[in-house]
Formats: sequence, C-alpha cells, structure tokens
Amino acid sequence: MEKFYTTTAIDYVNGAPHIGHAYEKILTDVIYRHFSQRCDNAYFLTGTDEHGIKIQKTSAQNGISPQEFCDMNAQKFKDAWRALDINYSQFIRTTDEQHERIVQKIFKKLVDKGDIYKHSYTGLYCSGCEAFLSEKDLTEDGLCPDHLKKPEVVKEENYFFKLTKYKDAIIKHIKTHPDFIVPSFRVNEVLNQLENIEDISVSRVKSNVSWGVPVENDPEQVIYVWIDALSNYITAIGYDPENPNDGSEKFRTLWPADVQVIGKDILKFHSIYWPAILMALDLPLPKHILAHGWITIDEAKMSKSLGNVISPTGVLEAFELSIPDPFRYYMASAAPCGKDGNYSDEDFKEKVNAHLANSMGNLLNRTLSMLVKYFDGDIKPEFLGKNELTAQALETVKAVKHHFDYFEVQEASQKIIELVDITNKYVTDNAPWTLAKEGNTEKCGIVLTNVLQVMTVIASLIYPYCPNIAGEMAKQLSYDITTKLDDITCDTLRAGHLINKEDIKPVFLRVDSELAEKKK
RNA sequence: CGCGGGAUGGAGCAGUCUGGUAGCUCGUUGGGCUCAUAACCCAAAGGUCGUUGGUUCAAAUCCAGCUCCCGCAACCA
Repeated sequence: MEKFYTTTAIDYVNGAPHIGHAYEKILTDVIYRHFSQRCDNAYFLTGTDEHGIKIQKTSAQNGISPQEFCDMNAQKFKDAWRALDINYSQFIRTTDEQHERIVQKIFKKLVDKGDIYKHSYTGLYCSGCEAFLSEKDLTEDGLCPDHLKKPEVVKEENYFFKLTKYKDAIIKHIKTHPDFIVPSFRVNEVLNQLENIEDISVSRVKSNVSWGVPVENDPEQVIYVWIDALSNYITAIGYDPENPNDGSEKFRTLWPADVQVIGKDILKFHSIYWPAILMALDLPLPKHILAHGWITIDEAKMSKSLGNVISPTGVLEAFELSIPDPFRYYMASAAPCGKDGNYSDEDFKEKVNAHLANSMGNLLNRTLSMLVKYFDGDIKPEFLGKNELTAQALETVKAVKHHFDYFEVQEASQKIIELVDITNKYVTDNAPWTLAKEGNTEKCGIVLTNVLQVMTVIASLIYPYCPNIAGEMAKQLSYDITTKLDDITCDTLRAGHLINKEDIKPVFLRVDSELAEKKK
C-alpha cells in the first residue's frame, strides 16, 4: 500500500461540537492511525463547513461578522479534536482562501462544460425558513410546519447541476463496485434514491444568502453547499480544475480517497451528488464511502451522573481522565461497522475497566513485575524464541488487518482483546511464579519473554485506539511503536536489561479505582 | 401491499446462506491462584432462540401467516 487518504465530513460550525461529531472523528482517526501503520503516506483530512444562511443569521444575532463567528466556532472544533488526540493531517475550512478560489474554478469549469445551467423556477418560499419548501413538506393546510405560515409563490433564477446526466453511470458504478458503499446494507437505499433524483440547485440569489462563495462573472449568485462543501475533499489537497493533470503533486498522489467517512444522514450526498460532481470533473471516485451510524445516549442516566455529556470532552472531564484513550477505545468499539451504538456511563466504565485496565494493562504490569522479581528486569537471549503464543499473536495481526480492510473497527478491537485474554490465560496456565519457586528458571524465563514479546504486538495493535496507552506500553517494553504492522514478526524484543522496578507503571488505571483515588 | 433491517439467558451481540450438542463480551454467584491495577484463571446459575402453523427422523436455522421494533424515502454527526 503506497498511500492512504481518508476524510471525515466537514462539520457545520453553527454550533459547538458534540459527541456525534466526536464519534466520526475518532472512528476516522482510528482508521487513519491503523493505515499509517501499513504505509508511509497516510493522510487524514477533516475540517469545517462555514457558509450559508444559518451562519449568516446566527452571527448577526450575536452581533459579530460571519467570519468572526466562524473563526470562533472552528476553533472549538479544533480544540475538541486536540483533546481527543485526533491526529488529522490537515484541517480545511470552507472559508480558506484557497478553497474558495478553487471552488469558483470548479463551478466555472462545470458551467463551461454545460453541466451547470441557469434555470428559473417557481417555488413555495417560506420567509421564516428563508428557503424553498416542497409541497410534501407542508402541513395539511399548506403551511410551513415550522413557522405555520403560508409560503409565498416566488420565482427565482438559480444555477442547476445536471445530476440526472450521471444517474446511469452512478448506478453502474455502485453495481460494479459492491464495496463502494460501506456497509453494504445501505446499497439498496441509495439505489432507491437514485430512481427519483432530479437536477439539483447549486446556487442561491445573493440577496437571500450573502455568506458564501460568489459565482465568478455572476456576482448576484452565491455557490450553494453541494459544490462548496463537497469539493473540500479535493480543494484541500491542491486540485486544480484548470489543469487537473498538472495539479499539485499532493493531489495526484492522494486522490482518489481510499475511504470517506460520513454519517448515514448524508450518505445520499456522498454516494450520489459527490460522485456525479467528480464524474463531471473527469476525476476518479473515492474507493469507499463509509456511512457510520449514530451514537445514542441514555439521557436519563447521563444527566444524573455526568451532567451534560453532549460535549465531546464531557466524558473525559466527568471521569477525570487525563488521556482520551479510554473514550476513544469505547467509541470506536461501541458499534458494529455502520450500525448505531449506545453510550452509557455504566457501560463505558465496565468496558474500559474490563478491557483496558483489568485485562490489558494488568497483563503488562504483572509480567514486568515478575521479570524484575525473578530476572532483575533482564531479557536473557536464551529465552527468546517463538511458540504457539507468538504464532497466535501473528494470526491476530492478520485478522485485525483484515477487519480494517473492511473498516470493521469494532470487530478488530475484539480480536485484540481476544489476544489479551489468551495471553492472560497463558500466564495463569503456566504459572511463572510457581516455576520460579520450583527453580525451573528456564521455563519461567521463556514464558515471561514470550508474553512480553506478544505485549509489543498488542501495543502496536491497540495504538490506533489508544495512542497514549500504547506509547506507555512501548516505553516500558523498549519497543518502537512506529513499527509497521507488516514488520511485526515477534522478534522485536531485544536481549539485555529491559526495566527497573521503579519504571514499571500501570499504563491505565481502572476508572474509580482506589489507586486512581490515591494518585489524585 | 413503497424498499430494507431486526426480534436469541440481566445488558449488548454472534450463530440463520451450507438444518443435527445454543456461542461471545459484560454483569451475577461459587471456587482457585497469589505474579499483578479489589486483578487474573476455572466453574456454575440464567434462554421452550417474538408468535402461530408447515416441511423434516431432526428447525434459532428452511417455508407461510401474524405481532412488535428500527432504518431509508423526508438537508439531524
């Protein structure tokens, strides 16, 4: 694998980031970090969508300019992602100068090509919504459901994109690329939607929406969200519509994206509108569109113990966590690929304590302690070697890679914990403490060395979910956490002195544990 | 009859295509171990696999009907 390019949806900055935004970023970050362990050129784009009527109105209500408002809110997203260790390569804002300039050129190119045309149409306009409504949106009395006002018949001239021109090509693409839409159970939904598509309006009259990218040579029109927001995935990396084959090196290397992660609510735009735009630009389509589900919250439970957990960092604060790893782990393993998951603080505590502290963290801790106790913290060369446990670890690496190939992030995490459990059982079955007492030094050493060797594999595998914990594990194992997955052969452990007693630290303490209490 | 998914021990899920001892994670109870983070290992309890009927020597699994839940269709991450 030479490169891996992944994106998230860009978030609308009208409000503050919440747990749902966070879920998508964590999911994508885990995927990104995994593939960065499998290739040298992994790239992760995220960002914010900042134009449109809502921003215009909200900023006006707050008495500041739209740009100031966007600056303020975009920063909130960046802060949240920093707190969660979202390791994006680039953060694009649709108000970036480069983005706006390229969007104008994309628009012009599509106009020149004839795929965007000007068309006047008559519609039902609600001044409360400041938007056109279709008849099926209205109440039985023909009123706007939100404002209970009768919409006016208004004639407006806008630009339209010839979506229908690409209908057959998109259907064909979806049918010939069954893994284009992930998970596959969404494919039928999209094919159904495709049956009823019409050309889409891609501009707004400036007098209605002024906060947007103006159409070149037609200052009365502003480019609407489809072209503006969707194209961020290519403008960010230097697409040049005037010279696509000679665009930036970065663009030629990275495009097409390997996976674009989005919420299931915007699947239609990413599996129909976006491919059509790309086809119109003669660009290849992304390899996969991953539509994730929602994280639902048991609000009654949440509000009782945690207060407002809507904020992405709320969970960290509520449990006084200094690292985001447990939250990341929980989120990434909360739901099967594409399905909804549920958050509850009870479940969070249970899973995180059981998997990260009791099983994984404690396994490293108990093994290192024995190494110090029985071998002064030394790895003796004669104890290095492979056995059924290390073979099992290599099998797990294979399985995890396989799951990530299908973006089965939860399933992959289960495989990792399975390996941890097997290893814990291996320790208990072989009882190194008994071997030591019996004077069976060699077997004792071999058992401990095998376990520590497997711990380096576990550190690598858990790294995408828990980068800090993995880093701490690697530190205590003198292991290079940047080791590529393909290079894992279970002989990374080196003979010599490994660790002193005072350097053995729990990599993750149970939430609510006594030790954690003492540490405060 | 719009399209699609689902109903499995206390919770969340796998198993259904390719019928044949109902499995996993977490929780509960008992035991073991004593290296470790009240941890780890073992065992047990707990399910007539939504419902009715059919096919079969045999159905969670195949077929038909029914009930309930959910997704999409309808700009919520």
